[in-house]
Amino acid sequence: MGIADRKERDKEELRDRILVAAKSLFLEKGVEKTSIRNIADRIEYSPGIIYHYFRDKNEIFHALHQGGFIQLMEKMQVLATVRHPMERLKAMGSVYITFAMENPDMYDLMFIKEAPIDHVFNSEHDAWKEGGGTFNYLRMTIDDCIKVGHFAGHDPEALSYMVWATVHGLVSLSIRKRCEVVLPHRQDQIVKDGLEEFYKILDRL
Amino acid sequence: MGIADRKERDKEELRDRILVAAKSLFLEKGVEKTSIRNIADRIEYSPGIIYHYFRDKNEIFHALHQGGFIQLMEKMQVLATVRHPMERLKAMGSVYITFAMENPDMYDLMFIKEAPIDHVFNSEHDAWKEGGGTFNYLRMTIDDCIKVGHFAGHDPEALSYMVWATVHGLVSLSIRKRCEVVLPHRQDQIVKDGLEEFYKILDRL
DNA sequence: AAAAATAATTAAACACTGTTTAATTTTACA
DNA sequence: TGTAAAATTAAACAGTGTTTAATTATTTTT
Repeated sequence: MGIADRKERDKEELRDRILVAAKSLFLEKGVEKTSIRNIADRIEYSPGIIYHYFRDKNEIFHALHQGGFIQLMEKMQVLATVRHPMERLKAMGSVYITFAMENPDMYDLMFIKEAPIDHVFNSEHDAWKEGGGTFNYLRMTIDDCIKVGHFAGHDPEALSYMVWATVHGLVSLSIRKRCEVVLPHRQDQIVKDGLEEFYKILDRL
Repeated sequence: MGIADRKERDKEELRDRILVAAKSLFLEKGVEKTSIRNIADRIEYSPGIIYHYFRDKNEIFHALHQGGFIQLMEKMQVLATVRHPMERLKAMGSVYITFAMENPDMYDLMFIKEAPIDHVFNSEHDAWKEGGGTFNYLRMTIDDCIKVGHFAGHDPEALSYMVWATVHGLVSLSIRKRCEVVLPHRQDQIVKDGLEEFYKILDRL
C-alpha cells in the first residue's frame, strides 16, 4: 500500500513544517506573541489546518519542548569521557550553561516559560522523560562524587536540586535580564564568572 | 486651594483603585490572562479610563513591580540585628526564600516574568533602585564575610551574583513547576532542603 | 446665574487573538 | 466516472489591547 504510506509521509511532513515554522516564530518573537495565524501564514496554509495536527497552541509548544531536551541530552554525551566524578560534575555545568547561552530562547521555553506544564502532566510526563533523564544523570554524578569522598554529610537529592538551581539561576537571571540593571558592566561575562565562583567552591568540598 | 487638592486626591485615589484591582487580578489569574476590561469591571469604570492613568498595561505592571521591591526591602530590615556576617548572609537567604514562597506571584512578577524590563530602562531604572539596593546589600554582606576571613580567593561581585543565582534558582524552579515532575515527592520541602544544603556548604567556607 | 472652557468618562471602533463550525475543495477507491 | 472520505478553507465567535470621537460632569469666567 504505497499510497497510504505516501499520505502518511505527507501528513508527517506538514506536521514538521508547522513545527519548524512555530519554532522559528517562537524563538523570534516569543510564544505569547506568536499567533496561530502567524504560523499559518509562514507555511502558506489557512489557520484552521493547524488544528488538524495539534489539539491547540500548547501542544505545539509541548512538541518543541520535548525536542529541546533531546538536544540538551545529546550535548551531555561528551561527559561520558570525563573520568573523575567531580570533573564530570563541573563539565556538566559548563555544557548546561553553554547550551542555555547559545539557545536562550529554547532554554526559556524549556525551563522558564510557564505556559503548558499541565500538558506535561496530562501526557504522562512524556516531555519530561528527557528532563528527568538529565536530572537523574546529575543525581548519579553527585552519587559518584560522594563515593569518592566529596560532599560529606550532604543529602544527595537535595544537593542535586541545589546544584541544578545554581546553574539555572545563573542563566535564567541573565536570560530574563535581571542582572543587566544590577550589574551594568560585564553583562556578558557575569554568568561564566558566577560559574567560576561555583567551581571554586566545589573544589573545596 | 482645597478644591484642587481634593481633585488631586480623587485622581490619586482612582489610580490606587486601579492598582489594587490590577494587583489582585494579576496575582489571581496572572498578568497575561488579566485584561484591561477585567480591571475596569472590578473598579466599575469603563476600560478607557485606565489609559488616563497609565500609558499602557505595562505601566501598571511596572508600578506593582516597584511596590514588590519595597515590600522585600522591608522584610530585609530584620537582618540589621544579625551581628555575624555569615549568619546575616544565611538569614538573608531565608528572608528571600520566605518572601518568594509566601508571595510566589509577586516574586514571579519581580524576578521571572519578562514583560516590561524595557520600561525599567526608560524610566531611568526607577523600579530597580530597590532591586539594586537589595543586591548591593548582599554585596556588602559578602564583603563583610570576606573581612572576617570567609571566601578566600573569591571575586566578591561574581560571588554575590552566584549566591543570588542559587536562591533564585531554588525558588524559581519551584514557582515555575520544574521540580514537580523531576522530584514528585517532597515538592513542598525541596526548596528549603536545597537551601539547607547551601548553608552546609557556606559553613565550610 | 448663564455661558464658555476644561476635565473626566464613556461608547464605539480597529485590528488583533485562539478556537470552532460548516462549507468547500481535493483525493482515493469502487 | 461516481461516490465516499479526507484535507483544507472561509467565516464566525468571543475575547484581547488600544485609540478615537463623542458625551457627560465639573470648574471658571463673564
